[in-house]
Amino acid sequence: MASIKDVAAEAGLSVATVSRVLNGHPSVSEDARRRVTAAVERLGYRPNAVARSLRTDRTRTLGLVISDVMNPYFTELARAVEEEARALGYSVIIGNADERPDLQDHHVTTLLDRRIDGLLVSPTDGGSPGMLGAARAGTPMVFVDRWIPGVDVPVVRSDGRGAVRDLVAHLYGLGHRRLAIIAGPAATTTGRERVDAFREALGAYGLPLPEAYIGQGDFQAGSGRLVTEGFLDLAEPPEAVFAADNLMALGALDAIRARGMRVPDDIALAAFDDIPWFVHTDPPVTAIAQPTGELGRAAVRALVDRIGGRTGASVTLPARLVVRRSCGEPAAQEPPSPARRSTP
Amino acid sequence: MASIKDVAAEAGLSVATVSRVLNGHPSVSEDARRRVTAAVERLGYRPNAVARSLRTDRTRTLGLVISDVMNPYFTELARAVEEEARALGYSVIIGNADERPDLQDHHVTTLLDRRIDGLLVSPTDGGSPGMLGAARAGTPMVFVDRWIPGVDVPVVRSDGRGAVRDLVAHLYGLGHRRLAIIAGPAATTTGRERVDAFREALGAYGLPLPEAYIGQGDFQAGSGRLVTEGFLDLAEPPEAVFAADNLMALGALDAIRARGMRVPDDIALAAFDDIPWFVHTDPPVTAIAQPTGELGRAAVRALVDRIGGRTGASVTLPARLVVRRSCGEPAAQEPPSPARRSTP
DNA sequence: CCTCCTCGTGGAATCGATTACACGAGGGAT
DNA sequence: ATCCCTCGTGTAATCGATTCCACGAGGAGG
Repeated sequence: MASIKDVAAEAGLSVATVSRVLNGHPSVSEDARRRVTAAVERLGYRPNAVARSLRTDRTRTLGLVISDVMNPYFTELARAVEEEARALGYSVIIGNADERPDLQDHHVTTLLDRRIDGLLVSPTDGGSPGMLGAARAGTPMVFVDRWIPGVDVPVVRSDGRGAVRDLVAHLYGLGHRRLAIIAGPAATTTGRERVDAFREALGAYGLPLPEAYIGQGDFQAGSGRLVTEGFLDLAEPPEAVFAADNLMALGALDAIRARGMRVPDDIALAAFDDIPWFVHTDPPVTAIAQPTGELGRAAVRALVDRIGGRTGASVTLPARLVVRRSCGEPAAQEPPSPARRSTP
Repeated sequence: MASIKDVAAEAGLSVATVSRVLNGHPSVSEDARRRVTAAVERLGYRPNAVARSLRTDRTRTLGLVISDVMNPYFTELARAVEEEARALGYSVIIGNADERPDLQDHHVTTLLDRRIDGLLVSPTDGGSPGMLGAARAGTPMVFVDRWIPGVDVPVVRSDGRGAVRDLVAHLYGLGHRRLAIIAGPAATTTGRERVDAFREALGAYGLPLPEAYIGQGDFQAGSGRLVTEGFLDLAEPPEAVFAADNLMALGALDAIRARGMRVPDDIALAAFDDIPWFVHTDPPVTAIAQPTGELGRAAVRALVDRIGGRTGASVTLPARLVVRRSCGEPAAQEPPSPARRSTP
């Protein structure tokens, strides 16, 4: 592959001049510029990004470590991140942690070894050594979706509190009183927060959240299935189940179907994170939608700010409830309402 | 960040010796090895992958350019690729082409600039200039899922012909005679092959595939919706629709639901590519499942073979039909069968 | 005792770029 | 005519590793 030396020889100029042309440096004659461009063209020359990075100490690359690529929420996030990064002249390398702290650490170290300019992380746990090290070492870093308390890094996330309140109101309005949640890992902020928000919203209606109605999941479909089976085995099973992410909702659907039960007649279901498939499941699933794309873009902007030496502020965007049929029929058509039954 | 020089100084040895220890070179004294290891530990030193790559001309990185990350099929492929690559000591950088040739070319050139050791591509089109250039320039390369005829590059893919025959047999057995297909872009091999296989299978039953029953899609949900609307507007709409990928099937479902029609009663639906959500859609969708993970792993192995100078053979794995309810009830319970109706 | 290997080590070249510094040519001001 | 700038260019140092080559010490063999 042709190097800058070959171009210099071909153009009859020094490598310094070639480099200047390549980088749009002002003090280059029009003649030299033309000769270099022609030589580049003839040789099909492309600058070696590796060599350039070594010299400039900048790779124009961002690292993104996400918890689980197979989760459509994170895929969408990754896509938005890559788009915004590309618009700002950066590439992104994605590392998939698969909800495993050891894999997360592997990716963080690999990315750091590659000397990426900045790191976007959605931490799987409370803070693996590699990640905390990176944060302390001053690597430009931004947390997205999840974060680690006590670490001084901007956080770009979405606040589901309001939407969870709306969800509980919706469930309450539909007559459900025994509400359960499939929680995410306690080591993650989103794992804890969603439970807290749910409990708080329940409290506003004077409803309890007994321990038996808090199932411990791991954000994967399998755990959603297991936890739901546990709920169904209870002497007094819940009337509604709220899954803290879309994959666990899929697992819950599996478990409910395996029992020959039906949603929402036998049990209501709602999920955190809205995805295109929820429109077409049987029944369509009521979900809390995050502004995923905007989250990804904001995170990249914050990170690039950090890289550029600016502060890079935290961002919190609201999530919103999207009502479908998995919790019961909307009030307008709700047949067993006493008020309506008496009117005709 | 500490460099090899710092380690050498700390250990009281030359950089050459440090490098030898780091790379497990045999002729190093036990004493030197210990001192270097200790110095590395003390300084928290990690070798700079950029510098190493410049010198050795190997990045231990693979590029993967896929057509669309948001498509669960490709996400699963990407995950398998990363896993196998990691097992073999490689990282992978994913480029998402979003079914756009220009984006595909952007990623190919960016990856080449980064001097990746090998390239895995699922081409979006008939061959963009950058990609063909890479192939000609001798970059180790393997096509996965889709390929470009006439280019001398190993192909790892799945053969759907048998499964498509099974599907047509299934549809025929259920009484469907007017069968339509939502095709992928003609520029892709999978776009063409699936139509060909479908037509061939239809022929075996003496069924035609009229032009009006071949809808031109682009592997995205939107096109599935549009094409299906067109089918539904026909004077004689098809009785069954076969979508050439899962996203177009999603779009088809959208369109059918928007008309207030039901699957499979009003129209049957089947898809190429099986995904977890198809179990829970309304109704569960009959699909052709590819051995996606195995495809990804085989592709990586072939590519690494190529990088190591070996041949790296093409691989073709069979797909299989997974019957669910979207084409009609299984024969055992099929109510409107004349044979059964006469018996009671 | 001398020669020849082997072994461990260090010096220095190298990969392909960027960039500080030096230098010569040419133009404007005095 | 002299001086000083500016402009365009080239030389060479540099980034952080790997690796060829040379060298000295020590052991084996003659």
